[in-house]
Amino acid sequence: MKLTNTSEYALRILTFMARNPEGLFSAKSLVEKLNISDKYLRRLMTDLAKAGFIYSIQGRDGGYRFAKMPNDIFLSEVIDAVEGMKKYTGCVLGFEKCSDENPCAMHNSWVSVRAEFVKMFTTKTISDLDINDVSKF
Amino acid sequence: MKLTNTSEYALRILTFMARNPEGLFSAKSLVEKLNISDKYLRRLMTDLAKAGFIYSIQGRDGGYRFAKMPNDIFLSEVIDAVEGMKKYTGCVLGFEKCSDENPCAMHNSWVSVRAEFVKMFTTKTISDLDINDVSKF
DNA sequence: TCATTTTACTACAAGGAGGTATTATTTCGT
DNA sequence: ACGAAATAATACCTCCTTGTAGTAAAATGA
Repeated sequence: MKLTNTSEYALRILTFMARNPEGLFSAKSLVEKLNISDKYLRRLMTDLAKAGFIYSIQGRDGGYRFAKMPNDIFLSEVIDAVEGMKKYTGCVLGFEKCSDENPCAMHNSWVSVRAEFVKMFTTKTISDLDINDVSKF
Repeated sequence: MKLTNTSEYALRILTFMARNPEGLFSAKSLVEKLNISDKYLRRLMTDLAKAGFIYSIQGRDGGYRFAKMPNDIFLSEVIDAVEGMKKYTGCVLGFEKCSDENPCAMHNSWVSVRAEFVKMFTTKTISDLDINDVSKF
């Protein structure tokens, strides 16, 4: 019941950048502000760029900039890009044949909990996250 | 949003044994009925025995038997024994300093989802799981 | 007692997540 | 053109989960 570190990092980075949605952020400046290791952050930035949330500007004075405005980036999209939301949708007891038609004993309560969980990420965008939260670590 | 395979296995084993709460089950017979690898199941049985849910009888005609009746074994206890429930209780965005007093932007919705999730495991016992579910894989 | 059946223990290996090191590539300022 | 500053790519490395292999130890039935 926890996102991976990778997803947490991705959301943290984008939320931080959303403080200045038009700004240009170097990997170095992000590493200094956020609590993420240098090389791992750089790898993540490449993933986020490939997913179309940001684009990179190489060379001197380069960095990263939003390719899509933060109020148009749903949290579920970010999670999908770096780890996938699918893993959060199976039977809680791991039964392959569990379904609405053939439910396990926890299916009904699980379906409603899961729906609320998924809704948290499919209805909120980066802009909905508090830009001050990134200092909470 | 998924238990580990290990927890799923542990719940599956105990639920299967609950079909006959007084019965003696050899590791071999459990491996044949459940979809768990032989050596891994045997290791898990040792963990479940150490946790006090079952006890083992070594030697010829040995096996495992409940040490505690299945209606007295809460699912959260089983998860605690093999992987720990703690990992399911932190801030969903990974902020260390997130709390009721200093909540992140997702804190409130997260707290209610998490409470329902935890309740699923702290209020149900092995007896509440459908003994027929173990064939759902 | 002894062979057989069964659990217990230790070590090892594959795979993914997280993290690090090194080298390439791009671009701007001079 | 060249050097500095920045991202990109590649290849490792470590840890945890999951699973496997081999050996040791225990206990019963004959």
